[in-house]
Amino acid sequence: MPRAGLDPVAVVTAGADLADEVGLSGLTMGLLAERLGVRTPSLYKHVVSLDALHRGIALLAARDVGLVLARAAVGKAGPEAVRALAHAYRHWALEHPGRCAATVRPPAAAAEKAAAAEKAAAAEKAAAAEKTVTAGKAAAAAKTAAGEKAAAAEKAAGDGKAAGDEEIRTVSEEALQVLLDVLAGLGLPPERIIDAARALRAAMHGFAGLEAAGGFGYPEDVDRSYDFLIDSLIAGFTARPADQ
Amino acid sequence: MPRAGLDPVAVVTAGADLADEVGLSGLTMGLLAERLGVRTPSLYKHVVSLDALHRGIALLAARDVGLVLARAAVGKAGPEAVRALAHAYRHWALEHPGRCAATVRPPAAAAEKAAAAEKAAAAEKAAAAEKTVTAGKAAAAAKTAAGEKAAAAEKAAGDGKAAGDEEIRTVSEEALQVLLDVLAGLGLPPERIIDAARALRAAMHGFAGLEAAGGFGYPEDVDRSYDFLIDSLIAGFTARPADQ
DNA sequence: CCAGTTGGCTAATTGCGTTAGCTTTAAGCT
DNA sequence: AGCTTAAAGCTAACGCAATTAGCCAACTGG
Repeated sequence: MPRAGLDPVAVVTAGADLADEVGLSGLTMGLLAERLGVRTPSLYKHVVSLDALHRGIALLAARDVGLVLARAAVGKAGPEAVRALAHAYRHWALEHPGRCAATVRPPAAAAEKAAAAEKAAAAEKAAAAEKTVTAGKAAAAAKTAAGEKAAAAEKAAGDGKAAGDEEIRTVSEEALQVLLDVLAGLGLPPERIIDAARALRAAMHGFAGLEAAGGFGYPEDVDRSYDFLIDSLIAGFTARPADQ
Repeated sequence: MPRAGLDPVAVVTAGADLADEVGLSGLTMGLLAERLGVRTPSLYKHVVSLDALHRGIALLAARDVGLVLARAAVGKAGPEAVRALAHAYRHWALEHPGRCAATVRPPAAAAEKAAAAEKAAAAEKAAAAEKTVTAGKAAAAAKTAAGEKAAAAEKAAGDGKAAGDEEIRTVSEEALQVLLDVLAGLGLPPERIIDAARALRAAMHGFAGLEAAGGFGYPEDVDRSYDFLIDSLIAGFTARPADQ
């Protein structure tokens, strides 16, 4: 009986793939173990808990989106870049519903342990606010994202609580940076770029979520509706750059 | 030992409230039973399963949003009505995260039974497409929504499978109608109103989802970002009504 | 007052996450 | 090569949540 040769990264990756197939809520330790040709408890040698597995998938997914978005925007600028990015995101989300669902993590199940969350929440976001970057260098984010995946993934999946979340925050930041870079090319006032990034993210995420859940009646015109959403947003962004 | 005097509606309502407190995934039969002063198995006298409970909550929630949106738009028209509606939705979503989460149901867990879903998916949405309604009569939807809640809620929670989903579809349709009515006041070409409704819904839902999940760094400027999103969308809608 | 339905209870089953403790593999080290 | 040791698998077992079966008491309508 030779060993299966598993490691945290392999487990998390297989978990992500499985989640894409059966849905994140359908991802079960037993199912994943079976997929990997191993008995359920063996997984705990690589992943500390199901929640940690989710965290690992979230980290993987955050890196994925960052890369996908960056690639999509390469060589483009302005509205065209935004459209390409939005298209790429939707494509990725539909292709990877499990990973996509993993990227949005409920705030610790809305119970106790509010203490640990407070301290970290306020500071780590300030960095992104000032980076009034210039467009076009989206590829830079991709390089960073392609780096040492293994170490971080192990950390996210292996650590008990906050360490993985911190890592996810960082990687998500990098993905957000791609949005900021691209939106900077629209000529928005600097203090509005963050708002625009949130708006675009919310729009893309919301649309993908509704679409994945079958929230739209007939599927034939969904493409057009998505284009309409993105185009409207772009037009709205650029129409009144100095509003309010 | 007097009886607890429960009925399906009471159970579903309590379930919705509990879900708002502990999150939809934190809603458990045992917890709900405890809340209602009853032992777990007793709940099954009123609700056929946990999934059916979720369905019942979804129905309740769909009715809630419809009502909330309709109320918000009363007496307003044009961009102002859209803003009011969007504000009301966000408020409701933050106030009722459990109900909100329940409104978006995964497509039968992405496994088997694809057969039953096919037949119903294509037809029942056609009705909404033609209703090129005039704005202002939003209150009409509210009346309908306020009607026989009890019967429908019981059906949704009590029935085994599809009957509840059908009911939900209908009620969601009514809520959507409010969106359509309000958006009709923006002067969009009729064939774009559906697209706009989807866009607005996706934007609101996505923003609320990210916000509830703590997806934004510092919470202080989130209000402004939301306004920016909605205003951009409105501006985009009206800026190029005959686009493409 | 009685019969029947109904709502609630206890007991028991199943599936899943997780822990404990044993065993063997596969590296190293000498 | 032989020995040691940490890691990776395995089996057994616990706890919790969903669900079912079957019993009994409490309202309901006559």
